Amino acid sequence: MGDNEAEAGGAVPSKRADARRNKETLLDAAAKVFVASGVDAPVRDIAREAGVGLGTIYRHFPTRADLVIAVYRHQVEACAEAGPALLASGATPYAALREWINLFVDFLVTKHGLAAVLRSDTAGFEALHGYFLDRLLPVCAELFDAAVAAGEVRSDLTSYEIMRGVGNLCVGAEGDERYDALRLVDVFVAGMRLSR
Amino acid sequence: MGDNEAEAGGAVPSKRADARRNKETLLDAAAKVFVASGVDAPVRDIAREAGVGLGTIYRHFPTRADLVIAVYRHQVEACAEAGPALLASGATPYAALREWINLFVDFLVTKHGLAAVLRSDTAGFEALHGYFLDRLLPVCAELFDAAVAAGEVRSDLTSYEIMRGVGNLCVGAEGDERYDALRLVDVFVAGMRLSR
DNA sequence: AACGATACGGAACGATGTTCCGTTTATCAA
DNA sequence: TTGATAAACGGAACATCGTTCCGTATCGTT
Repeated sequence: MGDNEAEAGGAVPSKRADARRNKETLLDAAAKVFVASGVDAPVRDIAREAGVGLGTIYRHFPTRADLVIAVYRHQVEACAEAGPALLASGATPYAALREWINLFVDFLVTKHGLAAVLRSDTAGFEALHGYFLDRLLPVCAELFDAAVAAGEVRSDLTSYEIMRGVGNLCVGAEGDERYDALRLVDVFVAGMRLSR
Repeated sequence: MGDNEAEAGGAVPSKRADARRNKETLLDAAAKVFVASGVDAPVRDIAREAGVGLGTIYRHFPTRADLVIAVYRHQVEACAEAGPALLASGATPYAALREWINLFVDFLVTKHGLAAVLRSDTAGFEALHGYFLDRLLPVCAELFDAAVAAGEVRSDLTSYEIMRGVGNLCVGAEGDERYDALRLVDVFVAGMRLSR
């Protein structure tokens, strides 16, 4: 699924060497700036950090959101792949769901400002929103459905709501020591549990 | 607590009549624009709607946040005052807390984009954030503490976290029919409940 | 070495919140 | 009624964003 590696010798003209190099430089610079200033950092800061012009950024990543996606793609992928594994190894589907959600929360909270992007209304971030949902929603759904089938959680929820709700609970967590997102999510997940 | 009415004949020089009139006009226009385009509506839209210049807005409300505060002050006040009443009339402190939170959620969800402002990181909205917290946090705390004292809810939370958590759950609720903030908050509130 | 396609840099655009200042107007004393 | 003066006004101008555009530089190939 990689963009275009050295192999895959199709008819598609391989990108120029400097272009490929700049894309890497850009990803590194963006990752660095994101941890320093959050995902809301100005595009210009990233360009300066990478020692590259604005045009170069926008040729490689049509929109800021695409850059954010590219930077975190690996981690999103890892989170997605952890889902089935947890379901297989967990004591119960509910336990697996809880663990997976903790993984998700860890990911969001450690990326300054990333959680805010799960909101749909954030202008220009539809792409990012869409990517996260496309990739992670099915995983969440699998875990949730299993928990519902096992009769462990209330069924009047959707996995979409769970994703968005958990994401929202993580918004603004970093940099506010009075706000412990992990604990709040824990309360939420406890609330899903069916009393028996 | 009103700014300066006709009475209260102190030594403070009363504002000019046109200024007072414009302030009212501005509040009406802002309220109108907020329901039409959300609290994120451009300042220029409000100025146009009110038929005044930009300078006039900024003289009356030093920052966009101050304008938002002024527009919703009455409803925040009402929400704050409902707290003690609910505690007195509710079956149990937990029931009162639950009802009050529902009131809070209704308020947030019906104001397009207001919830997003509860986040502290939103640049320039510290004033709004502060006002909401100053006014509503003590109310929430009273209800929550009572519920804790009654042994109805888990005590490893702070009222600050509850306010922020509930507020966050409301972010982006309007305009997304797949996302039911009231139900998610209900799950959260259920999660606070102590099993017995 | 020369040439064409590709990629680059950064000026320029449109939107936004906010500031500034020359102009207008309300108020009040004479 | 009429000036004088402080208050308030309007909107141009500024800074900061994301994004677009195009003349120029560079790469890869012949």
